[in-house]
Amino acid sequence: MLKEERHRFILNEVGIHNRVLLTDIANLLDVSVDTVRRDIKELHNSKLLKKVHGGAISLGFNNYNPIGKTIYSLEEKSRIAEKCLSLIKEGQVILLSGGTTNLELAKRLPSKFKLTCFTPSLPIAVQLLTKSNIEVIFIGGRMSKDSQIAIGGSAINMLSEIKVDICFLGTNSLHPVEGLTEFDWEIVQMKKAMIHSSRKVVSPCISEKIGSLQRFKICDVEEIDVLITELEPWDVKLNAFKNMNIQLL
Amino acid sequence: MLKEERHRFILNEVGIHNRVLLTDIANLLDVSVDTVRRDIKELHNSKLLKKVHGGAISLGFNNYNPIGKTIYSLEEKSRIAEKCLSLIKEGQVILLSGGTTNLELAKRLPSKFKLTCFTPSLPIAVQLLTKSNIEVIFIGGRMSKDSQIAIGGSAINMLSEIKVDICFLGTNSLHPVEGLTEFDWEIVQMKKAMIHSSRKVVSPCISEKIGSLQRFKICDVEEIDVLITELEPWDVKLNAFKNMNIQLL
DNA sequence: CTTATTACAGCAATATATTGCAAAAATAAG
DNA sequence: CTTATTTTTGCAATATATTGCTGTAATAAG
Repeated sequence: MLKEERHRFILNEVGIHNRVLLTDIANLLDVSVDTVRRDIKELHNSKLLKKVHGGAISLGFNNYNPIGKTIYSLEEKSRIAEKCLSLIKEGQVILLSGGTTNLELAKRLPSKFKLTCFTPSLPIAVQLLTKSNIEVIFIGGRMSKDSQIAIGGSAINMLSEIKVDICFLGTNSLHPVEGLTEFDWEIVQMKKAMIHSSRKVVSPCISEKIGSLQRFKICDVEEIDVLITELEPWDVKLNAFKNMNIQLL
Repeated sequence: MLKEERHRFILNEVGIHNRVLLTDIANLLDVSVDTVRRDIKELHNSKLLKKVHGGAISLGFNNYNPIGKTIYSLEEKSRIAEKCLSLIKEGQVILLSGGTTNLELAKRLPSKFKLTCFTPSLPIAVQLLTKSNIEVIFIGGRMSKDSQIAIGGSAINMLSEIKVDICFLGTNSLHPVEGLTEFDWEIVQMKKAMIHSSRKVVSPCISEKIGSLQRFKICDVEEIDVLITELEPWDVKLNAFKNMNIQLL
């Protein structure tokens, strides 16, 4: 294994988990701890991660994500992202809306997977461009400073011209009766357009968001094909969805 | 076996596996490792792959951080960016093509300045979104992994619908007779569209790029309104442009 | 304080890089 | 076609880099 490969592996791990242990990496790559330590030292000197006692942690964290917001519920987002991955087949065309859960998914898409990804999200596009076999198409438009996604007429226009296999629709509020809702009207318009452009709509949703309600409505629950939470599908919290026409994952 | 054939073989292997070992290639092609090493050195110098200890690795999928991407000529780019700034008036609508010089310009745009900025460049958009008073509109489309800008039909389409006050057109090759040229045909199409969408075209150009020539033509020198280099306007290197209808800055 | 883990420096074995050189191959010139 | 020149290639000698291991120092944790 080339040194450069180890470096990339480590950076990738740090990117996903925000931290790594020397011993874990050494086991995974089947090299000595010293080698990993020296690798991490180099990466530290190149300011690509921060070397700490016992391993390394990510510098980034606050780069693209609104500072402070994260870390909490990162576990859950990871679990959800992993489940999302299982729905994607090589060669498909997918659409990723914004949101941190989808960003986690983007990080985890394997480089060697051949995929076409549409997205209006800047941080997600940045992630995807590091993956060699993924074709990235940015849905352009006026950029929202908060959410870092493109919104407005031209974005919606561009969406109207595509039809993808799966849309992963970041979900902030999911109410069993009222459906999907949003705080921002512009984003509602985007999400409506995304649903319209997709054969299959997947809603990755942290369970704590279930039952919450915002000002504007995106769609009814029934328009979602798959609901993915960090819970097991038989969890009582998901009871409300069990006799609906939705796949729980 | 011809050198060119080996080069193609190596690039192909790197394309498929993202990495190669010197010894593997030497065995497969039945030449000495020295030969392969020299081949890889050449390909490295042509920036077609990255030579590492023991082999070579793909460039494509490493972009975790644009750090290390030539710091050389940053002085000049800064000077140029400062000059560009002087052309921008509050309230204007501007268009920034890709390129590191324009990225420097984007970094320097003052936050309190009210501006509308169009750009097809991912890193530039990321920069601009940190500025509170700048409205950012991303020209979406298929993303080029190399240049990190949107290219192709939908990007050009979106450009066709706008008319901005000033376009800052990153310039890699400026020849007094042959005009502006580019290596990549897709980018040529983008730049043509950008010129067409702008009332005023400014060409920020490191002086060492003056006189160079690439495969595809963007436009004649006369279509540029302002040429900005790091040199003083009376520098002899700019003589060729002095009786043209161009403002030198 | 004590213990367990991790960091670091130095060393040796191995792998890779570099250099100069000569033979072979390709190219240019007559 | 022949000869001279340049480029390419493989080889050998030497230099450098990488890696895992050792023993010892530093650090974290109870």
